[in-house]
Amino acid sequence: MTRIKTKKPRRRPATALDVARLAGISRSAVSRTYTEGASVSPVTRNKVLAAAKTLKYRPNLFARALITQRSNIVGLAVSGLDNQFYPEVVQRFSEEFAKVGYRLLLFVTHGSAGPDPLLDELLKYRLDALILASSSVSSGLAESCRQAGVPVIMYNNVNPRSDVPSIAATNRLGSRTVAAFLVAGGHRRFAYIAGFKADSSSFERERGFSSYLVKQGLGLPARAEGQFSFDGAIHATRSLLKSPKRPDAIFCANDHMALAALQVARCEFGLSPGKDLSIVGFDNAPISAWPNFQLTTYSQPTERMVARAISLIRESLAGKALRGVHEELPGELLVRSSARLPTTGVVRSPTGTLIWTPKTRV
Amino acid sequence: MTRIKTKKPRRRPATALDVARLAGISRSAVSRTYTEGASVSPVTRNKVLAAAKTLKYRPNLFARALITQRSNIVGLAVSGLDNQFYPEVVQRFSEEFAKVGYRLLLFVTHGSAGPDPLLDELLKYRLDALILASSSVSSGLAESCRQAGVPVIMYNNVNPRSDVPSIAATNRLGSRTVAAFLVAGGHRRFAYIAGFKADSSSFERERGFSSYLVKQGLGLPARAEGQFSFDGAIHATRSLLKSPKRPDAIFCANDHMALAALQVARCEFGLSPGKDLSIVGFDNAPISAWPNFQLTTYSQPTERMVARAISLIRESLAGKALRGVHEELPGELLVRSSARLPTTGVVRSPTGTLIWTPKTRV
DNA sequence: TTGAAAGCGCTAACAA
DNA sequence: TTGTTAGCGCTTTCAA
Repeated sequence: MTRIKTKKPRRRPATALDVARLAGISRSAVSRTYTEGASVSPVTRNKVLAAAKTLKYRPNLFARALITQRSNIVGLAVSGLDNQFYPEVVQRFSEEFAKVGYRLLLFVTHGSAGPDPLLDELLKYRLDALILASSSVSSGLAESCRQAGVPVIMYNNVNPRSDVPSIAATNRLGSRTVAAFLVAGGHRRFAYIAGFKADSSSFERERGFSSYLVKQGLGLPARAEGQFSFDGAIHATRSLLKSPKRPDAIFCANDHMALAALQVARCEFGLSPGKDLSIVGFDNAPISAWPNFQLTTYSQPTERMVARAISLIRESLAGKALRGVHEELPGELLVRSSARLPTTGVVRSPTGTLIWTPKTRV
Repeated sequence: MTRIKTKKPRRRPATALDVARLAGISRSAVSRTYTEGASVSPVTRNKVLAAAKTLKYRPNLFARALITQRSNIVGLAVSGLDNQFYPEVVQRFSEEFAKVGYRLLLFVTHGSAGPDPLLDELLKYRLDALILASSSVSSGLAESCRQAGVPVIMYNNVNPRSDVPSIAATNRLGSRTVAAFLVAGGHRRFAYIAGFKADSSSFERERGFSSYLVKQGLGLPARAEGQFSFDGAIHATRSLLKSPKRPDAIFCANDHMALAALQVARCEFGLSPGKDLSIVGFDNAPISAWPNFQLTTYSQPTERMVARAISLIRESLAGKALRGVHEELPGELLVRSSARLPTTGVVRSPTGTLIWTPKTRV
């Protein structure tokens, strides 16, 4: 009895050649049918389509990528999806890129330092572009990619001394606005919960906040570090609220930490945010609008930022140089109930939300 | 004056041939250096590595995929990242797959029905496997992929009549447990907030919950549909709480909706969850453990489910047939403070969390 | 262990 | 408009 090898064949998908044979035309005709703007007669075209349908043919994008030097795949590196702000960013990028024919290859970085194993991985895939929305990624990685010819863009993260282009919110302006808002609200003892020292967003936000307070003669705010993590922010808030000179206003480097602060204040210290204590965040993560939080926060214009990032990438793909582009898009100070309101300056925006604008330039 | 075409050259990355030339050996030798288990002498190997380093060479994975018929890319389709349960799932898949050399290509489906444009997209990339963690995806898509030879697995979603394998939590058992828990806690007027009628998870959870209540002679629970959305759940909860026979216990098809219910009860009706009203969810999304929510919920064993899904996919890739595999992994009823406790049955699990187990089989 | 040669599935230049 | 041909960058026989 003969032994028959039964390794599952996983029959291969139909190729362009298969389709060509069945349709009785050349392989090129098949290719042209699937190439935007190529010249095929309707007759041939229909033959191809019919054959393709019976064979369930779909062009192999990897083979195409090999020759066109375009993979239609964009890499997105994020540092972790537990920060309530990022899922929305990922989703937006995914949806907007899908509209223009790109797919997202996801890289979740582990936040650790050291020689980046991500780099090797990233460059093995011939990504059309790379978005670094990860605070923990070394800007060395970004630079390497750029040098390797992959358009890179830093999102919500800036290294102004680098040639790697970036898109961010108006971190400084936003934080000054927050400071002005809190001052106008009559607060006097300020605190800032930072992310990482090295993170540009955290740093810029702190700078805007502190410098405004100093300029107003209110001195530097108290300070604690929450490492951008929920637990970190919990500890930071505790230490702040336990200090003899308890702050009456806490500004957090992002919503994720502000949400933690809110809960510590409420559940551990029995404080009522917006009355006993004001807490303000930065990002406007979707969850911050939930009834239970009603977090006052400076918003990142995610929709526009994502759109802009995609525009830049497409320009870069079209051959335009992007060196040194550092764009900042303005958000708004969304007034909800986690912080005490100033008597003036609160207006209803066209979309119906309450926002605060300073009467004088901050 | 001659016009010089200035289209940016984007110089191509080094190829294996470049490396071979520099190292003074053949292209095959280069390939072997990067192929697990190929035979290369240490001498050649080092030559290759040195040349590769100076040229910054990295194997082109698309070219490799073309010949090996393995892309090392797995597709992950999710219906939306706003459901607090999914970001963790995505992150886990990303991390666990990364450990075994796979990357995730993300597809965010738009929840709509109709002929799926996703299908065409999906099969153009020669994905090594596809995970459907989207409740809104037609099982027709799954079937098509399977027939196209792509290992597909449905995650948190089951079609028992289909050959497409699935991984899910013990939806029925879990829901019966929830029912038993609420009955033991002395509740009498039950309600269920469903997701979609067509969704298997929602359906199974409803079935488990209802059938237990009926069996105990307590009749069918009140019912509302929240479409798995936050706003939908808000409306559902309102209508339930406004009804003349206000329920004293609401079980929601997932945490996402339970979180909405919690807030409606608290902020709109001034009720204190866990005292005036019990609310229980299903999933154990990370956020459910937050101080502000403390949602009692039946957990999905995400870590094990993801690990199992990956195992199955790897088996399938190794040639094993997976037709008709429908695995269910048990979770636990995590007792927090959003629901009134029975007098018995609450125990501390080895990990320190409180869980409830029925004294008799449910 | 090594190199030559073939070919994965596709597109693009060229000629017809 | 169409087919022929070359080749994208790689792996994998096969012989040496």
